[in-house]
Amino acid sequence: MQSAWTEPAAQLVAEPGNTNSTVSAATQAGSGRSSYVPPHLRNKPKAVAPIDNYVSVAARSNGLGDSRDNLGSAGPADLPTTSAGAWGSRSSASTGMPSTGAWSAGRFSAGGGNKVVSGGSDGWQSNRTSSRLNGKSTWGVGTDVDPFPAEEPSTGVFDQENTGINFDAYEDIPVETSGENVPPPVSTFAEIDLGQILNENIRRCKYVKPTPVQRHAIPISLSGRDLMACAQTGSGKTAAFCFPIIAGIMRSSPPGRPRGGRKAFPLALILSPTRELSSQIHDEAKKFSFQTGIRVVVTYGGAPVHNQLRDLERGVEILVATPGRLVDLLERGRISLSAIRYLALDEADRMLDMGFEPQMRKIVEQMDMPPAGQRQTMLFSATFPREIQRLASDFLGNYIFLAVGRVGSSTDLIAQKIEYVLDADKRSMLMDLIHAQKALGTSNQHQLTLVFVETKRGADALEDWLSRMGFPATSIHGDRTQSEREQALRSFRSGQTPILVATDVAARGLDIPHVAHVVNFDLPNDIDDYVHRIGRTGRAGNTGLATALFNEKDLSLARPLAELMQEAHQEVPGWLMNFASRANFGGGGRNRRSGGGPRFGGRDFRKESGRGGGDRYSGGGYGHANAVGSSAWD
DNA sequence: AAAAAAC
Repeated sequence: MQSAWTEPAAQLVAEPGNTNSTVSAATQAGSGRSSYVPPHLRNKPKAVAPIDNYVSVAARSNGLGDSRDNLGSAGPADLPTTSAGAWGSRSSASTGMPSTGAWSAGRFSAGGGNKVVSGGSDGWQSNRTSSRLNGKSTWGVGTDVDPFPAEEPSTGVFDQENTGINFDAYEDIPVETSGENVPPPVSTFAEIDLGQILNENIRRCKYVKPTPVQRHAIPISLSGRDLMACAQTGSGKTAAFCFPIIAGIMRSSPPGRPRGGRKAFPLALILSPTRELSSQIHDEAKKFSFQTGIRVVVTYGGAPVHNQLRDLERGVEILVATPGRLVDLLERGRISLSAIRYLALDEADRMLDMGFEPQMRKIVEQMDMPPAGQRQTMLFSATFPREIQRLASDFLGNYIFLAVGRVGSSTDLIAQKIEYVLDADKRSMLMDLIHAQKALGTSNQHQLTLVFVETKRGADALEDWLSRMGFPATSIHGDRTQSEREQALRSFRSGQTPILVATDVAARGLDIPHVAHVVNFDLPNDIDDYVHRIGRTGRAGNTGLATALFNEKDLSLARPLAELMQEAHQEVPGWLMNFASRANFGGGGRNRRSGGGPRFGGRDFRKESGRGGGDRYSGGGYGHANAVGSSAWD
């Protein structure tokens, strides 16, 4: 029934009858926040009982397995636990790194200071550093070099702080799993045998304790199961799918030689919807793969293909990509997917929506990738609309659905404000907001403001206006060149231009530390997009502010927005409630609810599809969810 | 209607 994670010994026994479980961490932990003791400090001596399925499987693998004493000894003692003072100590200390041209960066060269988009995977962990490219090297004292030179260990590599993580904020979030024989969650990394080298990298990264999504998703993935996971970005998704992939590759076969020839045969494929996000995932995966011999390569459009081809020729085990360039390289015959054993889709609901679905079907179903069942497929997103879940099941075998309550988004951690503003008054309102934000900022930390607009034109226009008004602003959107995009991101991260005007290209997944304020200058049409946008602040358990400018044009968003804000214990102005009730009668539109409403990141659509076959959505049993004239047809 | 994603 429930899957407790309090007692490792108990939880490691598989429960054959376990098909559904809805659990609350708070209930399970049975401990209030005041008395909270991090799991890694609880049963420290005997951290791992050797009765774990996964342990035994891995232990007989290839000698990489026995990590127990490793983690035990390396463990908590020498790791800083949650320390307060989030940003303070790492604020400035620019080491004026030689700024290479945008393109020389990262993924094209094995060494060298690079990484256009660095930062952390999903923010949760300690990787909340500023971009190394912008000169704010926070990797260690005076470390400007690539954190992952091909072979040589760099002492500064992992010397970042594990700060700013509000663990308590993660202790009472609800978790829901469904599917057959759900492997029980773990409480500590020590309980999972990820292999010695990976454990060492985890230690270097100073990840003291798995996040909720990691606690659940990693055991599931390690057991070989397909997975659909709903968890807010900022909760450690990237590591959740990277660790099992890396561990799986290492335990099955030593990282292979390049197979000669020009065609690459990756073993794992990680897809994401934007170039910057793929770049960020690549950076993370490289850290986790440090000294494993596993080669991580990223390919995406807008960048010279030559360098990417060269990287591929050198061999690749884990390929990170955006769909367009991948299709291109597949058609050129430079990549084969026949060896794929792991497929991970980040922001999976976006990857499967109308814009991406044809490409996704081509990659997954029409090239040479092994079919579902013969590969392991993992889908991750903060939002999972029902119709997308239905579509996604085409890509999955008998999968487990996992939903972890939204963290860092529609929680108390993000203060959500909403202002009624006519279009004509939006700019002056924005100016007021920026001034107010500036007043809040302290001298030694930058206060970044991320402004979302609806169109690329609008982004250009607003950037231009802000600049003319004397505000240090830049912009990122799909009409800018890739080097301009990355330059803009660097400039924003570094605080050089603390205002970034963005389209939805920046809405998902990007981990940008210090974003204090997200302004929805234009609101999106879809509440899920709103969720992703405001998730750019309040990351890793820190607080953030999100302000939305609302007017009649946003009528269709009124109701889902009001519901979301209520769920997040935000004050909902009366006028918005009025709009919401108006929208109820036809103003509505295409606001598909993420299955299950905001309380959970989502809900397994398999539980609700009790109706006739082929239905586009199952309206029944959803309470308010479908109230907004939700034609699932969009 | 818009945005993203190959050349």
